[in-house]
Amino acid sequence: MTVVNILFDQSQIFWQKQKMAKTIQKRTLKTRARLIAAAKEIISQNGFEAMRVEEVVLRAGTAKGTFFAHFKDKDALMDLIIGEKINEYLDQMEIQTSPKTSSQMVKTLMPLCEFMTCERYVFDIILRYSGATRIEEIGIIATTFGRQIEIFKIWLESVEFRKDIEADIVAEGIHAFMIQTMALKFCALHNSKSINDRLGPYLKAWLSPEC
Amino acid sequence: MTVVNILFDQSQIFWQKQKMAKTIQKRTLKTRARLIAAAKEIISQNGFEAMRVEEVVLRAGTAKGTFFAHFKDKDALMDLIIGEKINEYLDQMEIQTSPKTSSQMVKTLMPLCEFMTCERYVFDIILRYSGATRIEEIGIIATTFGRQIEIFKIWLESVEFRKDIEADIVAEGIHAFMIQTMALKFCALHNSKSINDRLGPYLKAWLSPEC
DNA sequence: CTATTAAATTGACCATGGTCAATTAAAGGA
DNA sequence: TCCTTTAATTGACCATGGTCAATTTAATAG
Repeated sequence: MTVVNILFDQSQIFWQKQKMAKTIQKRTLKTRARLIAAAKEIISQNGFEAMRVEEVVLRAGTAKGTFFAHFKDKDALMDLIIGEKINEYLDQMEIQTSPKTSSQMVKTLMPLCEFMTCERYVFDIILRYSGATRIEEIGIIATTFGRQIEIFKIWLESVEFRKDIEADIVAEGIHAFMIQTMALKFCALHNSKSINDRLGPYLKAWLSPEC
Repeated sequence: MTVVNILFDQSQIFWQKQKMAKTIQKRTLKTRARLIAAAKEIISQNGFEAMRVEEVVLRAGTAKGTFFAHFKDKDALMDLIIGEKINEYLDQMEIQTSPKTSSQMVKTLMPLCEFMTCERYVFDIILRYSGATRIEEIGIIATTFGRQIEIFKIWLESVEFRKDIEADIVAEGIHAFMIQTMALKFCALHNSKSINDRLGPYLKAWLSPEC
């Protein structure tokens, strides 16, 4: 009530934003943690695709409605869990020394690519969440993509690569080829080549064109 | 029965394929046509996302089960309708003269890109179906992607572009940048640039690098 | 024309994600 | 300690895609 009254004369938009600032009870955090833990448990046992909201709330000992009070929908929780995992891979990438060649780059990217394509379902979620249509919808996965671009830009600083275009474009291109390569992994018509054999030539051609 | 008996001693795999060869009644085609027409009607009135199986079978005058006897699932029908539309755009692209510059190329690609991103839902379906995991699952959209690559390769024949890598790779790259550009159109963080302003620089950098 | 066989259709039923009015529990002031 | 307010939870209920045993209809052999 206090928060509400203090802000009541502010603009509607500001007020909308501040609604988030309502006091959060301790049990909320516990409930949320239980839900996430239950989901992760299911995933570790049966994979991402096998996760069912019914099963999550059963294991967490809550009602179904509680799940949706904590997460907008099932996929929002997937975004959280997958995004967290992606961030772990990015952490690993950051503490390694920057790759100096395109094939080193592929090697460094490999663990992340492997995870992103560990299940068709996971890759679909990643694609869907990599760009959120509205700012409010931006989730963890969307932010990891921005982070990837930043990491690529740092790599590019310490290596000889094409200078005819700005680093942002180069970094975005690396990303585009990563996606393309992973998509083809699932493609029955084109999955004969490994990620390594495909991404390598792409990156070489993109980063060090020999015209 | 005739077909079945004749082939009964063949290998299991061959037999599986030949199951498709069962005699098809005329009414089947009519029913199928009614279902597709009903779906297209809904789509033209309310968009792709608004299509409901219940509504389709209601308009087509069939039972729900009939729908799934004709299409593996709802998305298989979407694949059909969207894929058909993509092919129309590819037809248009083929009868035009090949673009000679990257900006001409963007202009030629624009109508297709606009359609593919006319709805978030449509783009999601296209991404999901662009690579089918199993050969049996390959649908129209998956084949249109192969067709796109072929068209790109023809374009590349009649124009000065980098020769340091094979045409297949170049064509696949065009495709990768198309996807990247369209994905960013839906991204709240990066949708300020138009498709034209983004795809142009990508293609220029990819097709005519100035090292 | 009838019987037989297989194709096509049906609709009751299920699986699962998601909603919301009603209820319960926590937090803070008097 | 009690009261008020609001946060949190609940579970019956809904929406929609999808299944399948039972039934109807078409095709064809005799």
